[in-house]
Amino acid sequence: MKNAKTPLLGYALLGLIHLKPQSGYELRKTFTDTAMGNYSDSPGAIYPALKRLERDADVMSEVQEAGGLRRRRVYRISESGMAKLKAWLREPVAPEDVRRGADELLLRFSFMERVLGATACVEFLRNFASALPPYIEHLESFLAANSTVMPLSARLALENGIRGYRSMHEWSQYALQCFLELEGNQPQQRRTKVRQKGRPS
Amino acid sequence: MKNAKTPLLGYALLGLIHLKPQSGYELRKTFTDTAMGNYSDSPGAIYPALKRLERDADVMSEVQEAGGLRRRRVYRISESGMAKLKAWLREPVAPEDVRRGADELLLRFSFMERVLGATACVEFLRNFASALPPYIEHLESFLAANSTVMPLSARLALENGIRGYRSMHEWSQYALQCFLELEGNQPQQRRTKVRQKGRPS
DNA sequence: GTTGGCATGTAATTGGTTACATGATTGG
DNA sequence: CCAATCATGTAACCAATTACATGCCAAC
Repeated sequence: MKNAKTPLLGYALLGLIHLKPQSGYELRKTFTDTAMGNYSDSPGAIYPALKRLERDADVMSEVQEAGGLRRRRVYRISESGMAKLKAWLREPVAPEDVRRGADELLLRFSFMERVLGATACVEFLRNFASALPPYIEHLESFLAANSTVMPLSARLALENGIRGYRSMHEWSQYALQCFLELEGNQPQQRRTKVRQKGRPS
Repeated sequence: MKNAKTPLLGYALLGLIHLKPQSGYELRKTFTDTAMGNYSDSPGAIYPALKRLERDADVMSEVQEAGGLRRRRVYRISESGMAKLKAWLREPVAPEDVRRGADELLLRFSFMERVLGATACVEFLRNFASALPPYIEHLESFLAANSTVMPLSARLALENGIRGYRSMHEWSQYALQCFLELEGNQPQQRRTKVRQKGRPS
């Protein structure tokens, strides 16, 4: 029943386009320049992915004939794109996402504040923080059980993984602190602009 | 001319089979159970990958009709498989491998001791350790330059990445220590398993 | 007058995901 | 007998990699 999963790249693009309308080239540069380096960065991945998003009506594009340079096709997000983005960001923190390296979770988190607001971030961080220890313990007990029969380098590689997860756990506490302070300092302020959506006051 | 790159999964399988001849099912369980969770674990990926390895003569298989259970096809590595594994493990530590998350580097490292010996591990760790700081600094300067215009959650996600790389750097120092101690304690010993060669069956 | 950065695309190949199929054995 | 575990596989679909093609502009 795992239906129609838009691939991660699609969501990454959707999230970035949501932040501000952009061209394929800009998006590509974001991937190469920033820490999102794990994503494709190659035109053969990005342009087709944008086409798919447009085909599914999650984004719309417009060619800008702006001064001098070659025309650029600028994408902006649509209603249905927003809806998909929100649905994706609202998915629960699954243990298997943690096991798979937490890449997707971090990607989701990076877009979360703008799309869902600070309270959603806080909840996410709490779930993330509590999903980590069980997995860390699992890895540690595996290490304890097998360390004598594993080659040193394999053991160390596993230890590196454990350290990485511990670092994530510490980070999640720190991040939670940051958000709680933010909320504490601006208690009256609306954290997102989604208010006008539903209820009158 | 980046030719014929065996996909990572292929190398992961090759490395595991090198450790000991195994069946597809065992390999699959290793992926699900251990920290190598980032790799497929699905039969639709593993069995075809094994077939490819066999087609390329990097592994050979034999059906074992062992007691009671369904027959299992056990794979063992071939000469050419060993050669490919070694060549892969000997590849230099490329900065782009670091940028991509260092997954592949860690996978290589975990097999390295058995295949290339401790000295190769030491060299690898030195290269790895010195490849990290430039990238960490790059991320930090990006953060410094953009932190004011980034949403809090995006900034925190980036900080998580930086922490992860710092953790890897500390780990690499620690791992280096471990290997240097090992070499110090066994100075006469060949670190590659020379004697395993002439093993009396 | 050619290099290099901006900017968009396409085609062939290949590999992974998903879902399904099969079949033997053990235990409740 | 049914479910679970061991164990291997196949087929349809789709996305990513690689490599190539194009074209404009600025600067050296």
